[in-house]
Amino acid sequence: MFKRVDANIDLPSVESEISAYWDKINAFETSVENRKNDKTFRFYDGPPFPTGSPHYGNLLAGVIKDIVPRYWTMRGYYVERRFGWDVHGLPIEMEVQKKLNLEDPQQIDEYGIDKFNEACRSQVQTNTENWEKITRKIGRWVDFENDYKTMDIEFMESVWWVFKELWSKDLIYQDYKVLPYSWAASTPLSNFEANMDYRDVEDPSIYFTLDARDDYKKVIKGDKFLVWTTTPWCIPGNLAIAIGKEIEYSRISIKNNFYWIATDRLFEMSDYEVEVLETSIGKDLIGASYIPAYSEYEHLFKDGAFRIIHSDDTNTESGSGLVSQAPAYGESDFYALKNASIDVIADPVTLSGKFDSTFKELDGLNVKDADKLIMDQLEERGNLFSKTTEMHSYPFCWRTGTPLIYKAIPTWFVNVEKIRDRMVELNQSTHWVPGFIGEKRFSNWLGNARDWAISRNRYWGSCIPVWINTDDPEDMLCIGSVDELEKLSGQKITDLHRHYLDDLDIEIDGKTYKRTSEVLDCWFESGAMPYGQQHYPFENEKDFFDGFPADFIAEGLDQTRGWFYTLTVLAVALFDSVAFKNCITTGMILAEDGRKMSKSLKNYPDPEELLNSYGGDSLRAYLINSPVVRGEPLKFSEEGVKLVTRNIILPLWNSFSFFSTYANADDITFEDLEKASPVEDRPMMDRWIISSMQSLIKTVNEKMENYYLYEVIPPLMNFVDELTNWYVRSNRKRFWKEKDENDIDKINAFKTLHEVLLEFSKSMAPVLPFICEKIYQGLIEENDKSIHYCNYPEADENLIDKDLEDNIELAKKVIKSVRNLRVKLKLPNKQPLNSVKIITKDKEIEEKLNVISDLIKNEVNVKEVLFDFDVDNWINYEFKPNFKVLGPKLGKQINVLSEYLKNVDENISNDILQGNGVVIDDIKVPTGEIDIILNKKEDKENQDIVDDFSLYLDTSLDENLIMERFSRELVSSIQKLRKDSGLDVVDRIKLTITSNDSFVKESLNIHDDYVKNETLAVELNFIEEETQNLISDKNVSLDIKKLTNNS
RNA sequence: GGGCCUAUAGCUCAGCCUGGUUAGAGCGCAUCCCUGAUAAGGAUGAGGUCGUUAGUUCAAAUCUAACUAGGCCCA
Repeated sequence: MFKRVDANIDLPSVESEISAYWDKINAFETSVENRKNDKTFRFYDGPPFPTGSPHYGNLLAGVIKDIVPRYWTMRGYYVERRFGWDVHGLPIEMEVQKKLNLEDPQQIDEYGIDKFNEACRSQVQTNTENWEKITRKIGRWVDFENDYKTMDIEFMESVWWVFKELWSKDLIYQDYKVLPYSWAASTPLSNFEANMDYRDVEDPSIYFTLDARDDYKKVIKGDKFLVWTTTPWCIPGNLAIAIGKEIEYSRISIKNNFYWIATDRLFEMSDYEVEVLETSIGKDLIGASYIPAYSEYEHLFKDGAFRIIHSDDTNTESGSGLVSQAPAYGESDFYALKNASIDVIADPVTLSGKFDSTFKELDGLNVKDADKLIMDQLEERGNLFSKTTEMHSYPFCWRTGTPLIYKAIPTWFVNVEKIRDRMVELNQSTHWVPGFIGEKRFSNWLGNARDWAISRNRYWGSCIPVWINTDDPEDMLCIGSVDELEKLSGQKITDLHRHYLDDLDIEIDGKTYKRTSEVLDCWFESGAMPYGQQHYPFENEKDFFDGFPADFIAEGLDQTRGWFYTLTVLAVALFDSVAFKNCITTGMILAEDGRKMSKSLKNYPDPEELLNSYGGDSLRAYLINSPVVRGEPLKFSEEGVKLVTRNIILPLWNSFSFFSTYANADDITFEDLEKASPVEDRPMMDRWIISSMQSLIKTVNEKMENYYLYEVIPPLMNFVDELTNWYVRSNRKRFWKEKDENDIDKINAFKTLHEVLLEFSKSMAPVLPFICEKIYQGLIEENDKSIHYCNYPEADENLIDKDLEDNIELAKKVIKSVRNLRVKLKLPNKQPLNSVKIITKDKEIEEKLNVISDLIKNEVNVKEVLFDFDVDNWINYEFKPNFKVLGPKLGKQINVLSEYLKNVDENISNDILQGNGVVIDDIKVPTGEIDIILNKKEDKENQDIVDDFSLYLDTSLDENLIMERFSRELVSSIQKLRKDSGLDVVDRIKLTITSNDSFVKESLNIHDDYVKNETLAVELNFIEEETQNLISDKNVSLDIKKLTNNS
């Protein structure tokens, strides 16, 4: 016995009901455990930072990370789904700093690293709750209890193991590197972070001069090198001037001073009276020496400083063609000096971004604040040539919002360049969706990989496990496990965070080793996640190798440089392997206005509220059917969510509620359904919808197996349309037939719909887990089951009948065409017509149409489908070469043929039609290579052309047809009345019709059974009296009365 | 400055890989039809220099190149 469900559905409340049901039967755990002994399908959860609440990007990733594992679980794999949290790093630290009102690292030190780190730890816990709530609402099944956090000691120990592996493979080194540096956070940043906040700002742009120290080739002592910079604060650190060795320079005089400038930049001097005295190619200037603007580093002259050097980065697109080089503050400067074999560095700036005491006048001044003072000082010394300002884009610290500087910092590196060719090579074995991300974007990125700076001068993170001899910095110990540390330190280790290790020294043979103070970049941990989550190699070795590399991961496009990259670097370095075999990359989700979603602009709907009004399935369907799954950006629109609800979810629900309503009204039982005929004996429409269903399953499996999620929804949507608008609609009557002798047809209909709904909800279940579960529960007898325990449907080729599917397509075309004619002729579908005539000579078409003529008759309300073989009375032919076939054969000749075919006489026309083809210029063209286009011979308004045949609608009406139409109008009015009176669809009525119109009376005489049947009228009384009420222009009035079950 | 992606109807996007002569869909708009499963459904119509230019070709939305604009990432 089937329960009747409400046709109106409140999706969010049904979803929370389903959620509760899943909890009750422990559905998620059971669905996983059921497959415990099957093959493993490994999925890695890319850990998010638990800051704030999840945004749509997180939700999207969550949805994909749910659909794919659900699918493979149903396909019979064991798919563990552990949630991951990336809890270390700057985002959490910043949140805590704000909370505790700590502005900079100095204040954190004063506050106490132990208290600070513990505050970070508890902050993590408060943030995670919100995530769990929303994750539940989008229907994502993921294990929060057996999750992993990067701060767990097991995870951190695996990270150490990873580090030590790299160490022993000689892939870790320490060096100065000029890095984006945030003085507010006192830490170097990755380039990735440095790019997170570029802003357009106005900075000084100055030309200053440095005087030649001695005569050198064409340079005369006292000549002024005209140097350009936009960062005056770097001038105290200046150690060289870079020129381009192929660039031509000019020695010019202005007011008795002699300047050197690139010839191409001379126009900059147009305000002055300039005389060019000499020119020199750049390479002849290299080696000239000059006197620095500040004398504090004068002692470095003997080490090679204050010379003209070459740099590849010098150009003449801006500035003067001479560039100030401060190796401590510019990456290109750093390398230019290295290449010139000048091994000196001068860095008068502290880690807080302030000048140290090297320069008395600048002591304690923040670098950006020093710009003006430095320019004044240059002016006093006669070194300033000119100053203006310039707008340019400049990086800011993405957390503190202060400008970044570049600064040479002692840093730990992974030597990625050593393995990058291998990374590119191995990456080719990963299946990327969409393909271009992996083949182009990621591959290029890997190919240009630079060494990876992995240290951070911060607090909340995994420590770099290197202890350094206090007397000999070259003597270092790398620790790879807790055990090792316990043995060497003699201490019990319970935690690996800084506040536990900072004071933990190691003594060996009287030597003292202290840990280097930096922590690891949290991206390093994200890349170590495959090992960390399993505590490999300390535990779970088998489990680890069963699922490495992962079968599947999915994240946003932004992770190309993030997680995808870090996973790849570590997997290639450690195991000479990729880390994942299949990767879905999603595009970015933008606000509806096309801008980034921004909390302050409030330009997008709150995810939780949206889920509360539309439900998780709707959001899932919307996201998965959007360009983001193809790696393109999506402009998120609430309207879109609404649409997808209306177009997919509600129609699906409606077809189920249709089933449940009538199955319930008719007391259909499971035993009844068993009595249905085998599929091959069922009516055509039943076989058709089953065939379509099987074809759909075939397609969906192909797409899902290859992770082409975006090709899954369109065929599913199309099927919902076939089911509701074609199958259910054209078969409705079979369902509400009264229980009687010919029950097998009705049972077949119910059985077919039951089967299709069941299989279809299974194939939809990974995508729309809630509604499909709800439908499934309404279709089965057993208790405590879940659709997500089922095996995913696999196509039964025996049930696929392509010919039948083609026939129905043909029927649809005919039906569409007739409806079209009816609209044009203003003959509503309620008006029955005698016939539609098919005009063709083609026997095949005739046969096909005979098969589907009942469907056509019903749908377009005609009595007969007739044929007319006298095509020439109706049709003119037009001929065109089939360009696709003939083009390559004929080349230019095709135009001759095309012209020729435009005006062929009757004989040739007949030749073509009879299959003899044509001959032109000795070229024989068979009929099969000519496109034949049909046109109406005369402009008959009730004739239409459908592909390669024509049809004609007989629009003549007689009394019978008119009366039949009237009876339909009457039924329609009665149905409306029933609905308005609040009657249930299955209520029986007593019907009273009042009219003194003889037409009405006669119509009813003929069609009374039809009227009674359609309106469930058990009794029909006709009262012959006058009435003013009009139905279809006739005076007639209606009255209905609900009958109780017993009457 | 470099890499990748995108540009087609008022809006959101298919089609492009594999060139073929009438470029599709949904939403919106207008008109109409249908409706006792439907928060629906259907039909018709208006709406396109397929970003620009050049090239390849018998034939270009589709291939090539340059350019323009936007996005993402990198410098």
